[in-house]
Amino acid sequence: MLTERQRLILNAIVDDYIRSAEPVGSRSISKRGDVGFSPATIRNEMADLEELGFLEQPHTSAGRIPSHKGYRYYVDHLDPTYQNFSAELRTLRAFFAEKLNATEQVIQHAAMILSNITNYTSILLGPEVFHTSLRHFQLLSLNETTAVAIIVTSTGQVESKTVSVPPGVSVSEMEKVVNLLNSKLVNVPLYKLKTRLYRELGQEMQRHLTNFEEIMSILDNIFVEEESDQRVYLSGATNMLTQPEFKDVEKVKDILDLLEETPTLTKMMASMQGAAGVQVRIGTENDHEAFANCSLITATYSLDGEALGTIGILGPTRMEYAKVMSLLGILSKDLTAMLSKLNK
Amino acid sequence: MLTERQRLILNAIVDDYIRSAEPVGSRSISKRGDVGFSPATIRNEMADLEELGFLEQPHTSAGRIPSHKGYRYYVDHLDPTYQNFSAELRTLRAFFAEKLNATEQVIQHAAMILSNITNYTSILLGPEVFHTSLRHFQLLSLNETTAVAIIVTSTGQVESKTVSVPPGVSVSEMEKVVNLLNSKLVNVPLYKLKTRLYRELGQEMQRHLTNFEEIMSILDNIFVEEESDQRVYLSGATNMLTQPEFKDVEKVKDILDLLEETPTLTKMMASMQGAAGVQVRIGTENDHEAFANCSLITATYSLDGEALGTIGILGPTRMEYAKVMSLLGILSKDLTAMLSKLNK
DNA sequence: CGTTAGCACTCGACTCTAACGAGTGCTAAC
DNA sequence: GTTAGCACTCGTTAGAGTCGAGTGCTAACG
Repeated sequence: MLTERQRLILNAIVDDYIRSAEPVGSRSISKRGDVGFSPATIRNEMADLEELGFLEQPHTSAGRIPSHKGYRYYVDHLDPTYQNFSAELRTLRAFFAEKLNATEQVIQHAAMILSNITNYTSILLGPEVFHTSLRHFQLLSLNETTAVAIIVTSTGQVESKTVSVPPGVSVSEMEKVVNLLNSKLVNVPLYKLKTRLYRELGQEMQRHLTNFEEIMSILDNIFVEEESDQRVYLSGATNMLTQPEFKDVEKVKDILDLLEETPTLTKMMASMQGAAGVQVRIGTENDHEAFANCSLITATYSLDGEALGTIGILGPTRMEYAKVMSLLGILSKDLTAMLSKLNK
Repeated sequence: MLTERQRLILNAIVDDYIRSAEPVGSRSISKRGDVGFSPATIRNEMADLEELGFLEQPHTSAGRIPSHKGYRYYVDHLDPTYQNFSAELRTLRAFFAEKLNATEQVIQHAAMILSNITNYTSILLGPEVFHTSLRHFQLLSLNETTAVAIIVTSTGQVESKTVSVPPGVSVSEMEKVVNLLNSKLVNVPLYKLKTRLYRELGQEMQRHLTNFEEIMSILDNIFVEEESDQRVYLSGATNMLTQPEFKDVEKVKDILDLLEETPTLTKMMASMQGAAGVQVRIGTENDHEAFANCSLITATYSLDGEALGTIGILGPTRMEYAKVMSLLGILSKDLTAMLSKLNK
């Protein structure tokens, strides 16, 4: 579709613009050395590239900047050879090797490291509770009317929920139920818990219990909410403020607002979890208007072939794709490998 | 120290400036109606107030703005009669009445409501784990080498931690230990756990166990980290961006950076937890430079006379003190009352 | 003597204009 | 096909002028 020379020039422009955040002129491309043509020739090609939709011109007498289509082409034809950032990687690898568990603090800390070494915003989607299975279920009474339910998953994640026990139900009765549940529901995937609860335990429990209805509704309450919460962790949101394209408060406001909206963020990250390898969403490819000038790069790590979580880096559309993509690529593979070693 | 008229004028200036974010002139004060003097008279008083350090002049031909000292005086002499924002309060009260527990989601949601109704940034310091006592302690093995430790406090908070079990230690042995611990340590305040562990259980456990040293170091590891984590929850950080004084990215950057630094934030909030009633830190009274142009208003809620957590609202020094102070005042009392009712 | 009207003065904000220069598109020559 | 040359565009910057909100001071008023 593009000639070799066009490809070369487009590449040079994107590279330059990523560094400088300013429209790139023909002269500066010519002087770079890797495109051995005069400014005039380059200007001609640039005009063509603009007509083809790969470049844009902020105004008549300015240089060119890449369009979304230009970035997309750049990314799709990026040389996938990993750069070496051995220093940063060493930090990260050491960190994960030492404490590979899904405690909140650990994930939060990992997010911080990531945003620090990239200078972008990092978004981590934690291991999905939904698809892990039950390791242990327990109910502890706190006082007459409240109890705390604890669910431990096979991956060691602990979820808890405070529930109020109606006056008619006794704690000892609840405990009877829970003991029954524990033996019957261990190793059932969480997303099947509710249906299992109804189908298999319905009759049996009805025989044992006096306040079947009430207890059932309490349990229902405990399990129903647990389904959807894959949690996101965010770090370096303020790095957005250092980008020159966002020096205007108006423009960052919407982005930061969206970053605060965890449910939306979770959904967005989860939607990228399908495909393998490193995913890139450029500008309007993100289906939120606030991210129209941002790019999101993600990679998914998995255990036994099943996606567990996603690592993401958010930056301006003018972001260092090569660096971030290879970083996330390496990292997700590292994580996957470590997890499988750890769980074998 | 100040004459009645000076007080009146200072008050009017602060009020006006809080609304408009622009230097207040003598004419506009005169026209407000509540200060029945001509601009000239007011100008004279303003000059005096400036000399006394209550007002500042951005430049010679501009109106006056309150200095930190001016805000401080304003706040200290604020009429403490509660305003009524029955609508907002109804939302909040309903919310807390329905789900008064310390689950993360609940606190996070509460923070969101607070930032929404104030249009400032809300900072909540969750119930302090440190001073609650142990309700239940449990260890669950996940596989050969890892186990998850679960600590439930008397307030229903659940803390968990993944630990790796060295090859020499068997899970059954660990469970023996934990059973012993559970019966002996229930109701011990968390901050005493470590010493109790050493003093009372040392000898007894040594008799029961083969790998005393290793097990001890694992337990040590579990309890030591639990001490300090009182958690902060943040919402509406982006509200800072809507304040006209922060329309310049440079100025907000440091503030938002500090807000991302949870440990610092925790410390800051914890340091305000001592005193009773509503606390106000104006500008440089906050001992972080980034908050030099911000004010932090906090109130602490407690149970049985002991401070449990703190609610805070952060805004520009030019913030609606009256509104926020009374809101937090009411809220902290509400919470304290509800908590004591709930735990009796 | 406290208060106020009047007035000259200050100074940031805004507008307008001119000069500048980076960069283009086109044409003609190599 | 490539490049040198050149007229042209247009955003950016700097300087000059104007405006007006607001002040400080002085003198008059009750």
